[in-house]
Amino acid sequence: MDFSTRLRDHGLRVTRQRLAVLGVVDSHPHSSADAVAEKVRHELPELSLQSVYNVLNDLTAFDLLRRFSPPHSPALYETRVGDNHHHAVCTLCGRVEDVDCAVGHAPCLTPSDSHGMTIQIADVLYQGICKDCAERSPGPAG
Amino acid sequence: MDFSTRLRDHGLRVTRQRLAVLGVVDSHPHSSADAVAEKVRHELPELSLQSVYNVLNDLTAFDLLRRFSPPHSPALYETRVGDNHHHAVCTLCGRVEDVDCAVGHAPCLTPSDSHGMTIQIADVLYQGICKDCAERSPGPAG
DNA sequence: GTTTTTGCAAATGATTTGCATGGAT
DNA sequence: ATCCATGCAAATCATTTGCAAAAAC
Repeated sequence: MDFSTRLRDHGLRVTRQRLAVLGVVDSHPHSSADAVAEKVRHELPELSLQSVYNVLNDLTAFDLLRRFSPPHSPALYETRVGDNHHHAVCTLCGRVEDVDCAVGHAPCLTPSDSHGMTIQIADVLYQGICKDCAERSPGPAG
Repeated sequence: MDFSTRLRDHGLRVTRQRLAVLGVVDSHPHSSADAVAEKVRHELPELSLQSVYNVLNDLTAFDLLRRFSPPHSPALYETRVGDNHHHAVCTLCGRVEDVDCAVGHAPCLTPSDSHGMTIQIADVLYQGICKDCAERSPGPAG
């Protein structure tokens, strides 16, 4: 389904700005607001950073985008929504990869004890060292 | 093990400020830097917010504290480190509870595909509605 | 034509940095 | 005595808010 249709289906108006932001986030998943603003500028030089924030907020609120916040970095956005995928962040270079959870389908959505809370979302953030960084800076074994 | 010993064991000096911050975070888990500064003021009126940040950063860097960042709120701190427990945040009132993962022991530490990354930490953040908020604002069924 | 969205500037909130003073070992 | 930690102010970074002008329906 194309972005225009998805916007309309959610009751949002179709604007050049929203389409441009969606396009950028789609082709550059895990982009920050800053990065989106930078890339979108090639297409729409007039679009300010603040407007990018507004658009990202609207699109996130209506589930056309997903937002997540790795520690010590600004919020990142992606168009892959609706599935329950997680993220792995390299603690050295900040690189982000999508990962699916190991055990069957979304096991983490069922905590053993949630103190009476009705759980709706489980955001899982893996942290580790990516292959490139591991090669560059050798670990304890050499 | 008491806080002084743990500080020394990690090569950190034992100061009144660090002990006070550790004490506050221990008795008020899931506190923000602001909240810590406020509470620590009863004991050490001189300790500024910036110093609280410094202390929290040092203690977090040396694993005497654990930090996590729920969406749309400042970072929160707790003294419960070393186990792999997770958090459930109420999206309405912001209340935070500790939860253990459902499936055996720390299943989420083994993602199915990590793109070559060596995973060290899995931070899991559940989001939902807590009991009190559910009673206050009735859901779709009435 | 009406309502939503944009664009910009200014405000806010969270956190970090730099450096002189003070305190721990 | 030495080196680390604190205290404070100023700086920085991420993000939100308010309102007039422009665009979508």
